[in-house]
Amino acid sequence: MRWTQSLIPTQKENPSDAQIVSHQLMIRAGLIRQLTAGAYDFLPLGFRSLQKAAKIVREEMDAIGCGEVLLPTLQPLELWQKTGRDVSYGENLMKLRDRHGRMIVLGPTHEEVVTELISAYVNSYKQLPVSLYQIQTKFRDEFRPRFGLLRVREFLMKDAYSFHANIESLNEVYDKFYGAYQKIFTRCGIPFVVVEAESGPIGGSASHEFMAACAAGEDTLVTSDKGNYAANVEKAETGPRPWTFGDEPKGALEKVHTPNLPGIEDVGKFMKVKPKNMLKTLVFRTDAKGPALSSGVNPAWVVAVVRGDHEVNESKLKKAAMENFHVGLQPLTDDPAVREKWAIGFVGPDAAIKMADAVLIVDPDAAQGGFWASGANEADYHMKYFNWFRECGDKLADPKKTAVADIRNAMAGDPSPKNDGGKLQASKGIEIGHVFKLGTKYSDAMGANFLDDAGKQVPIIMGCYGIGVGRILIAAVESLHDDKGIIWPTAIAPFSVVITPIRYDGEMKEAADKLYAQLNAAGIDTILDDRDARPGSKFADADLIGFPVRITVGDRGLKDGKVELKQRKATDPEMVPLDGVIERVSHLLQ
RNA sequence: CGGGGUGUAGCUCAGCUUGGUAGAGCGCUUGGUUCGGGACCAAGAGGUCGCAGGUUCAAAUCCUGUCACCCCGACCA
Repeated sequence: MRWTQSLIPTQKENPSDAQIVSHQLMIRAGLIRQLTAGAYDFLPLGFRSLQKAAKIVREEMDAIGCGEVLLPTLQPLELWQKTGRDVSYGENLMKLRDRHGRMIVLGPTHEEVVTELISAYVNSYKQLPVSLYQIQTKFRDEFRPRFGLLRVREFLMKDAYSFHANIESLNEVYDKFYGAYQKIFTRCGIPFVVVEAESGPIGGSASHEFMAACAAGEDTLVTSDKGNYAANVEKAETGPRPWTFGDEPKGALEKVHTPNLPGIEDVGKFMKVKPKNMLKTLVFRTDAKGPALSSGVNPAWVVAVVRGDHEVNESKLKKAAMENFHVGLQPLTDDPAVREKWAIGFVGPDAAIKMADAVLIVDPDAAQGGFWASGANEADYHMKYFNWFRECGDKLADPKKTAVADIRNAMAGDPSPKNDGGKLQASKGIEIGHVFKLGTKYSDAMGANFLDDAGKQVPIIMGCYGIGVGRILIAAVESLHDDKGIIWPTAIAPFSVVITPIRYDGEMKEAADKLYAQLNAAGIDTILDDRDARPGSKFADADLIGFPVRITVGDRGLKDGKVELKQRKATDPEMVPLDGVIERVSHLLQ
C-alpha cells in the first residue's frame, strides 16, 4: 500500500472526548473515527488490524473443527419471546418495526437463531456434537457507550455455539475452545489472564473469562498472590473469615437525626463514624415459599447485612439464601410495597429479627462485636452503639432465622479460597473472550431436542463462546504503547513494515520503490510512505501508528548500499545492506 | 434514567460575564527557501457560531425549547 493512496488521517492533538489511551491513540493514528455514540468508522489501517485479528480467530476456530456460518442480524422478535430474553435482555435489545409492522430485533447475540437452526436439522445423537461460529456485527443498545471501542453499540464479535448429546462431550469441546482461545490471544500478542467467571446453570468451573490486564478495564479481577487462583470479582470467593457476634456493648444506643443524606458515606461523615464501623442493611423480597421458620411463617424477606464499606454480591447472597433458607430472591427494586414495610435507607439488622416473615444473612465481617452504627428503622434516623446480642437477642443463634455467610464482593487482602495462606489482590481488566457452558437453557425454551441412543427425546446440551474482535485491538494498544504511540504486535499490526524514504525522489525513490516491490513479493505486509513530507513528520507518524519495523531509506546509507532498519519496540536502529533486507526483516518479524 | 459539562473552520480551543461586521494554533492551497525526528517566509481558501423560536435597532454572546456529544452515578434507596 502506498501511503498517499490510502486514507490515514493522523493527528497531533488528542481528541477532547477520548479518555483512555487506546481511544486516544486509535483516533490519533487514524485507525477509527467516531460517527455517533458507540459507533465507529474503521479506517483503512484500523480495518486491516481488525481483519488480521479476525483472521487469527478464524484460523483457530477452523483448527478445532468449528464450522463457519453467517446468521442474520435481522431476527424476529417472536424468537426472543420464546426464550423470554425479549424481556430479560431489556433495553439493550435494539428493536425496529418493519414496513409491515413486524417487530425486528437487531441481533446482540445469536443463541436463539442458532438453536432454531440446529433444532431444524439435528434429530439424532448420531449428528452430535456440532460446533458453529460466525464473525459478525452485533448490536447492543448499551446504556452508556464509552471509552472508544471498549463499550460500543455496534461491534464485531466472534460467537460460537456447540451442541452435545451429553455433558462429557460438552466438557471436551469446552476444553478445545479454551485451548483455542489461549492460542488466539497468544498469537495476537496480548498479555492476558483466564479467570473464573459467574458460573452457569451447570455449576462448577463452567465459565471462564479471558481478560487483558489493564487499568482502563471495566472488570475487576481477583487473584491470589500464590498464583493459583484468579476470578472475576462477581464470582470470586474468599477463604473463611472468622466471626463472632459476641461482645459487650460499647455504650447505650444513641439515636441520631440524619435527614437528606443520600449515601453511607454522607451519613458516616455526618455522624462522625467511618463506613467500616457501619452496618449496611439491604432488604430483598423472596420469590418462593420456603419451609416454615421457627415462628411458623414462610420467609417473605431476606435482610442482608454487610459492613458499610463493603458491597453485597447478589449472586453470593442468592446462593446463601438458597442454602440456608431454601428461598430464591427477587432483584432489588424501589417498590412502594417494600417501603411500606421497611424504612428503606434506614433499616437496621434488628428489624429482621422483629419481623416474623424475615430472615437475616450477615457477612462475617459485619458479624463482629465492637462499635457499630446502623439504620434506626425509622425514616431519617440512624443509631450508634448497635450491639448484636443486645439488639437482636438469641435469634442470632437460630439457624432458621439467622445465617452468617460470605455475601460480599471479594476485596484485596481477603484470604484466598484455596486456604493456603494466600492473600487476594484486585486489578482491572478488559474482557476479551468468554467461554460458557450453557446447558439446556435455550434448547429447553425452544424445544431443540434429539433422540438419544435409547430412543428418548432429550434437550440438546449447549456451550457458547465469544470473542470481541475490536477489543483485541484495544487490549493490544492499552498494553503496548509508549509516549510516541502504539507498538503493535506484528500479528495484528496494520502493516508489518513501513518504508520511509527521507525524500521520495532520485536515488532514494528508486531504492524505496525497489525495496517495496521486493518486500511485497516476499509476502511481507508493507506500506510505502511516499508522501512529499519532511522526514520528521514521517517518523512521528510511523511511531504513532506503530508499525513493527521501519526501513529508512536515506542518501547517507545508500552511499554504502545500506538502509536503516528500526524496530518500533527497540531504541536503536541498525544498518543493513540492501540485499540483506528481506532476510533481516523476515527474521525480525518472526 | 438522575446529576454535571460541552457544542464556534477538518483538529485543539479563545471570544460569551458587560450584545455592535468571526479569532488563534495545527492542518489545507499556491509560490519560494528548505530537507535524517512534527521547518521557515509570503499570499490564500475554509465557519448561516448544533438546531428552532424569542428579546433587541442589532444575538456566537441574553431568554426559552430542542438535539447531539462527553463525564460521573445508578442494587446499598
